[in-house]
Amino acid sequence: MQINDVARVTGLTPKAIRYYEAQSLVIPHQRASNGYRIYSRENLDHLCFLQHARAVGFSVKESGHLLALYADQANHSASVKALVAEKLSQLQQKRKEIERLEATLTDLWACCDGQENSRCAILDRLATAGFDTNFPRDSKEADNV
Amino acid sequence: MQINDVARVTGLTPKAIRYYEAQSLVIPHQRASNGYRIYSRENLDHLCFLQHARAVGFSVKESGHLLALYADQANHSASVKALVAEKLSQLQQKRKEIERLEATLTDLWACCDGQENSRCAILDRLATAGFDTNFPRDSKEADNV
DNA sequence: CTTGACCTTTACCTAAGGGGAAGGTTTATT
DNA sequence: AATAAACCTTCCCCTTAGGTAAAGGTCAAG
Repeated sequence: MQINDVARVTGLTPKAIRYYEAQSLVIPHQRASNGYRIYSRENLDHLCFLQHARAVGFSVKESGHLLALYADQANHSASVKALVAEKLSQLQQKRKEIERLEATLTDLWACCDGQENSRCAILDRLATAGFDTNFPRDSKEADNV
Repeated sequence: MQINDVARVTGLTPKAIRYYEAQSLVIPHQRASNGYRIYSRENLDHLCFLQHARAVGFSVKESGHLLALYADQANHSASVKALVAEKLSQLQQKRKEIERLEATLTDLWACCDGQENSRCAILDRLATAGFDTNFPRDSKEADNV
């Protein structure tokens, strides 16, 4: 199987497949005499694994780590479950941050009437939000202002 | 005011301030004879604006766009409000995607008992999820596998 | 024999700076 | 005076996860 076929089957792009190879995650089983990459069924299996791990939110490096645990014959239930739990906690944190931004932006959105007849309140609030204008007016380097 | 003072007041890093300058967003009012950047009160105001725009989720480019509207004397309420609405919609989309990942990962997390005594179900599900194993077993290039 | 569809490597691009090198100023201390 | 601390400058490489060419080799079909 050469790279385009693997791409079609796995849903990855050839570039992504080469990238995972550059990261030493999936090395093609062999090279044809013309230099073309040739993939084994195991290669394909591993690339699918990576695709799925990426699809549920793991980074490439993390996916590679999971792949190593998968390829290893030993049992790694605890480590894997811990990785999933950590990723879940990261996602929760990300979601909370997004919710915070949503709340702030909704607030900002509401404070401007959207009519072109007055100074936009959003801009003014972005300019002043929580900033006390303690510019050094009388300091010794005032002439450098 | 030189760059470190501005950094302290705005909460930005000197590196970020130089970066915004490289993006032509805030050019220091003048340079001292030794080449040091000297910032005016307007510079400071604009850097604060950028900091706040960044803090509510806008990219640097978007923040620069908003800053241009802010610095312009004309009224831009409608455009600004539209930009905020678009950013809100992007955030909603991002949040929905995160919620989807959270659901999937919660599912995965639950399917493994976390004991080291059995093959991890998470790994197995990552390996097979939705993938029909149609590897070309009898195709003409089967010897290349 | 040439066209089109493959494949290869190389290198530059993205966002938003972080980290550090190499070097020039000024200030404070010895 | 000499030197060290604390500034400042520019320049370059690093990060994610590949995308997008460029330049060139290979292969099957018309």
